[in-house]
Amino acid sequence: MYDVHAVQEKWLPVWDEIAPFRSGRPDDTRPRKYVLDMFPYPSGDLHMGHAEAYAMGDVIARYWALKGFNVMHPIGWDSFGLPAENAAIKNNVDPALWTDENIAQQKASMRRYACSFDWDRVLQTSDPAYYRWNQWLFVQMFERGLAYRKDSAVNWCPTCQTVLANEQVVAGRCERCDSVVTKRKLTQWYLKITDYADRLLDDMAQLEGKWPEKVLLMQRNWIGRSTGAEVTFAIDGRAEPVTVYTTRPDTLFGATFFVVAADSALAAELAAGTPSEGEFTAYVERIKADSDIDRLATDRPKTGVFLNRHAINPVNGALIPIYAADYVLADYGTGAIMAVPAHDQRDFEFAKVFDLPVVTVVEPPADWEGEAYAGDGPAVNSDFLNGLRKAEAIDAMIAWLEERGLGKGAVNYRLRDWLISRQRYWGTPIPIIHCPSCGEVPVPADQLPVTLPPAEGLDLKPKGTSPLGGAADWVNVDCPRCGQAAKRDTDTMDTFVDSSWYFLRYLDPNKTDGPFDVEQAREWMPIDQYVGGVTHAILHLLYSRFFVKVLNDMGMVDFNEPFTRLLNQGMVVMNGSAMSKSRGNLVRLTDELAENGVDSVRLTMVFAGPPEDDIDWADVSPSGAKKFLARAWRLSGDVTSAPGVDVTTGDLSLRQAVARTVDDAAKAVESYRFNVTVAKTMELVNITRKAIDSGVGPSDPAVREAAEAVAKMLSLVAPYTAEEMWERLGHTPTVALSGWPEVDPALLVQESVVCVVQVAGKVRDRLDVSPDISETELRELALASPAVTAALAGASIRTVIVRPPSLVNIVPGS
RNA sequence: GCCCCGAUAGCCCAACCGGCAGAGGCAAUGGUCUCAAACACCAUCCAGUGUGGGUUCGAAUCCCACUCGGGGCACCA
Repeated sequence: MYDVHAVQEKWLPVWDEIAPFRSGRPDDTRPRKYVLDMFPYPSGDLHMGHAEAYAMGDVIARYWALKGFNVMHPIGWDSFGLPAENAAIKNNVDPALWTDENIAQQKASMRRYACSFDWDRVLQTSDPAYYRWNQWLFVQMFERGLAYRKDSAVNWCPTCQTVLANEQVVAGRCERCDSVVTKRKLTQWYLKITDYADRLLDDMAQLEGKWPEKVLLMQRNWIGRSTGAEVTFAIDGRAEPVTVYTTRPDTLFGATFFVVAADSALAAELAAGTPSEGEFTAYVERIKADSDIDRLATDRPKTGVFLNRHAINPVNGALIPIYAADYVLADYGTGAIMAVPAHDQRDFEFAKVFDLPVVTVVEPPADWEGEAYAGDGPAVNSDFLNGLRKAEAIDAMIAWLEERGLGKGAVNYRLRDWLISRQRYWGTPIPIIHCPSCGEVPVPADQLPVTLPPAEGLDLKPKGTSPLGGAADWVNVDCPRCGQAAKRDTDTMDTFVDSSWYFLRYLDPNKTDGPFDVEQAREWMPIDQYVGGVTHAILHLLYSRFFVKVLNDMGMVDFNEPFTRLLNQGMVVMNGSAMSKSRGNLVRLTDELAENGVDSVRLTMVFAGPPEDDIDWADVSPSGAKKFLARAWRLSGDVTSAPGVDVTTGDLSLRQAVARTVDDAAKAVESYRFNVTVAKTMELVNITRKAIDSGVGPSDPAVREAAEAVAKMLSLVAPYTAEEMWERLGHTPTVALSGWPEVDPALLVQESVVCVVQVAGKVRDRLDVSPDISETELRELALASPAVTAALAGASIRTVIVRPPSLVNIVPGS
């Protein structure tokens, strides 16, 4: 009887002793592979989601290790962040303590889960030895003009009393407390990711076919490059003209009004002193109270205020009214637009509300029905553009504007700079000192890290400003430049900064004279395989790509993209929906492990379907997995030949089956079809069982070859069972490094294949033919078949399609 | 509203370039073993690929339209 729990207890200490997955020993000559799982957040013990992710990553890491690679497969903890801080407030404990306890628990669970991690390369981002280098990198960016402070409207949670990152705002609400998020004007630190917009977009060409298409698409949309033109409009009664951005300069003759973002400085300036000022001020107040929820409402009517001012359309000199409205965004383009209601739906809706003229300047097709026509067509009512199609008209207009100095071709991005300030305690302090004379002064490198002041004695409760402000001894310092009294910046960094370069730190996690080892980076990077959830499709992956490009510019790395291949595993759900306590459909990993054992859970995860798909735990069968493992294990006890027996003397057809299933399994791993790998392993188990019971018998050397292949294949998903089999087969640990089963290519060649003969697409006969039969030979053979003659029933033959060696289709005349 | 992905047996899933729809599993049924059962082993059962059209000698696979499900973005001018 196969006792899963006893086997687990047996092998854990053995593996600790051997440390089979220690990577990068100096004398190791194997070729390198860097396989990385996204590091976890230490919020409690591992759950089903971790179990799936690490099972998938392990298949890849263990496969390459078996294939003879020096695989680096490290793990660490993304250990700064709100959950620790909130738990600290709730339970009145130090977030550091809470974090370290959870890390210890997760680490123990990972070890038991038999992840092939290199335990000599662990890190945690809340360690000053780690975040010191966040600070160092921040200062580097500051000195290169890539980190800067600006005053801007940011997401604000009135309950948590902090700014929120875009990703923490879900459908207009705070993901943590569900409060409706508002906007607040604050001076915050930003990283200038927009400087890299083009490279972030263009370098994606390298990732094509290696990252999920979906992720590439999401990144492209997020960056949102658009091309068009900037056009300068003179403003009646204002010395300075105003520039707008448009993707449709060809429709300039149809611009019948002008809109500025109501919350922009320009709107306030234009409204000042006009009869509209009162109305404008009231409007701005009103929209400030509007939340993202309101903005998300579909077919929300357009609102705005006429400012009693006019702009001059540069192409025809027409005076057009200026409105302030909230449908124009202050932080995209120039915060002002020319409105062309005939060809932009939003402008059309606004024109309808305010009864503004609509001038068609692109002829829609005769059968077109709708309000604003955005498609292609000949220009009309447009003077020198008349008759030109859209693309030509855009070029012509840009040329016309450039000649007169009224505008130019321009590019815009949806991507905004990355706001990294957080008014929270449990994060990396921003290493800046504010000096009344010198301004923003970076903390000198030799004074890093700026460590967090002890949590004890600080009020961590959210109150709108950073808790660090309460640590007077910590805040008050001398300016490193001029020596006079100055204050530290009290905000901490977004934890996405921590995760933007951690993969480089693994190369030498204890390095003290730099963030990472530049030489090691040359050897190991970029990462061959990154594995993680699709929830990070945009932010984490985009930020990491950005950091690597900055590091490339700094000359610290010689590559542009950190993650060569990316696999997004799905989620584990229960009865069709995400697991949650409130829904009452939570499946506890510890329960599953206790019930069925580690191997069964891992096998269930991997076998459930393609790795990218969600697993519905209600649809799968861990107990079935357990049965299969016992069935595989039994094989190892049935083999009676000695280890090392010459397998080439074994039964040929069994050896062919082994070769075929091993080969199929390898191909399946390399194309991420891990469920198919498991299916092929099961197939081989069935074949071997049959060979032992009713075939060549347990003593045939091919049976040993088959059982050993099963152990190796199984080691990708079920390391305990595989190790136990390996031992019962007479070997010493560890199967994980025993090498992928060798396949003699000669065994993959079949001496005969079944050729299907169809008449009018219907199968009428099957022929055993040589795999390299010629087309003419096969045609004759097929035509000679009595079944074919019968099916034709005397009808004439129109064509014969011959696809040697697998198919012949005879098409009769009609 | 726009964009992307998916739909194959009762269920989860396979099927390389278009070429016999079935590799694997769950469930079910029957049998062997057993005093009986569990386990194990053996065997059987089951769909013509969401719907409608098209291309082709031939379509799960390619094209068009639609239905359902999932996801992303959401006033980005």
